[in-house]
Amino acid sequence: MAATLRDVAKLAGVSFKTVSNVINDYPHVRPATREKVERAIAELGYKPNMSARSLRSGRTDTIALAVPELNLSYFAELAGMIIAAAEEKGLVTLVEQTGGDRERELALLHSPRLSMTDGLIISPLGMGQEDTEALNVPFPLVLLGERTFDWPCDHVTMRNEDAARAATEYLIGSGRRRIAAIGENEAEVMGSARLRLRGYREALAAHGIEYDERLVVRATLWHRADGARAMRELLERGVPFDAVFGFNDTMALGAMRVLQEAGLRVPEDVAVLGFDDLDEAAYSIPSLTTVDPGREWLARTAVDTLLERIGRGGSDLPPRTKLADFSIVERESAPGG
Amino acid sequence: MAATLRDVAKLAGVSFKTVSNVINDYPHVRPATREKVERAIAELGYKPNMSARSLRSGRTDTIALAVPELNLSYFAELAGMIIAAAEEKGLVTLVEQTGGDRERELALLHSPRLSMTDGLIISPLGMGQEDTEALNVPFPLVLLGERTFDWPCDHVTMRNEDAARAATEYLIGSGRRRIAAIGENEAEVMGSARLRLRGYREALAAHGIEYDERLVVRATLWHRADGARAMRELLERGVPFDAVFGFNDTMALGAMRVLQEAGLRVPEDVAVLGFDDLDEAAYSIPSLTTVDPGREWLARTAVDTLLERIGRGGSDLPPRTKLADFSIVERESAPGG
DNA sequence: GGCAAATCGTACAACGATGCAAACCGGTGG
DNA sequence: CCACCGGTTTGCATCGTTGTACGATTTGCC
Repeated sequence: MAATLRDVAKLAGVSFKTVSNVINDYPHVRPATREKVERAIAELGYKPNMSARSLRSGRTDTIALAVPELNLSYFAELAGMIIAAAEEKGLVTLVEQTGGDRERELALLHSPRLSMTDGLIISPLGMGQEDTEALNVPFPLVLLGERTFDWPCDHVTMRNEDAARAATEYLIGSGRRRIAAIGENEAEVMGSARLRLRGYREALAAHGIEYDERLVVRATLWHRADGARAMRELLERGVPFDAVFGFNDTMALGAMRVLQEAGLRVPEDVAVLGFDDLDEAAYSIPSLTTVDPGREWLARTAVDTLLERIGRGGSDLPPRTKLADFSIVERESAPGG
Repeated sequence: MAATLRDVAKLAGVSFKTVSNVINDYPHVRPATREKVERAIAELGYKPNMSARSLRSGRTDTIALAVPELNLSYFAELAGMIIAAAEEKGLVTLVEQTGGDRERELALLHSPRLSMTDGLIISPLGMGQEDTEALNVPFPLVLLGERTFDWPCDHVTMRNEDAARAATEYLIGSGRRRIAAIGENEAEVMGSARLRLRGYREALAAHGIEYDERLVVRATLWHRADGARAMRELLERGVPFDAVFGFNDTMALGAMRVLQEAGLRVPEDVAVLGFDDLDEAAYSIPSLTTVDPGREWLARTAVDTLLERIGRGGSDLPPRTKLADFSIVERESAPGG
């Protein structure tokens, strides 16, 4: 069996409480004692039992992260950033995949598993306004993501609407007028689909371009195949267009492939613009102009916000909403105007 | 504060151990009692304290997974599969990123954090044969990945050499004779780079094609940019070639992009074949022919193997090596012969 | 109705750590 | 010479749960 405090204490010739004091950097320990204890720790290869420590102290130094799926590049990269940010703060991260499924998201919020963690960062997809009550949980919770409900907990999010408006204006600024949008999804009442669509419409309106719903294609899952399918549908409609705004990079890349298969040149015939700034966007052919929603900032801020909640007095803080800054990353698929 | 066993017991009018018995499906509990207790549990929203349970029972129902980085698609997809496989078995997964760094891999093996888990699945990149001793750890450990050292612990891996040979033979079978290889890395003594190179050479030899080292390009990180850089280098060398075998999909995709930029047609002028079968490979232009190394099987088997170790008697099992079956996924970038 | 056997519930002791408060220690000041 | 002091160390209770051992109760059966 692994060594315990008592084993170390016996070897060092002190009480086990003194060993505990050394480990926890209790200030009043004589240097000689400390050294003696540390030698014993090294000799036995002692490692504190985290379960016992958690039970007693109430802290686990572990956070939970719930994302839809890791094989969606956006969430994989986001998860990587969050795990790294957490690690910098001395936390480890437990990862759950919800599949974007409302039931599983709700179940997670009530999972006894969370008592092994100090808090949860969740990027919900399936939950809606009707689930507000479920967010009233007795542990630190940070919502991460694209929605802007009036929810009773901390919320770190991106400027979906502003960014989508800016992206559309970027396309308009480069001379495009018939701009298609891929990814609309009326089922998501206030999700990013709705918000990005709204930004898109605002930009059109601001420039006196009439909204044409034949240029808007629905896509629920936002996988690459959905982008491809949407583009095929768009081409079949026979409505002319000179630009495509994909509501995420993955769909934009799928759409771009179909465009090229159809013999259309990007960006000469059709400009393509995405959203997310995945690693991949820099390496497609042509490379993808996209919106960087500030993911690195989102990741760090989500962790910091959760830590504020975890710390003393954290539960007294009012719910906060933090917004990331975005930027448009110009690449080949949609050169600036 | 959250409710405890005692609170439930008080409400249900039984002793707290009886509540524990109900929760743990202890057989001898009268249905009436059970129901009474369950009602109390529901009313209080009681959830067992996992730290206390772990401390007492010694099991955490948590495993740790260490991969280099989640923003490498290969590892993101693999991690997603492992987390899903673990969840099916009732385990949650703690994810660590090592960056492929030897020091961090070794540090992880000694981390006190692991006492919060029942075992570790690690996909090592930086460690080498000289670190065998470090793998002699007092907890269940499964090595996942591409190396085939003679290591003293369970090892779930793929047929790197066979698969690379088969991939090369596939290209030869389709009529290619001057086949370039991207991803060689002599620093990795027995890593997948070396093994895949070996398989490549065996296939050439078996078909009487002379090995030409000018067709082999080095790449250490296997990112997309490395594939692109390698392809530029290859083109600069001016040595003719009619096929490229990328040692992973990401590099193959980067290389394919450079080929196309240079005006070469894929697959007419140059066939491209990758390794990994990432989701992405199905959606590139052209779609990428690649080796499926059996990742789904690897993920499930890694979890199952770890569970066998965790279970009773697990520490008596001898070290085992399990090999996944591979297959070649034919797509557009390299049609069959 | 009575006795043994099955069943059900309870008390107590861990698991390994931390928080609190009390005990110890040598040195100082009165 | 003793009370007192800061710094240092220790003992004890405790976190919430499960395992063991054992009483208590019901049940089955003659």
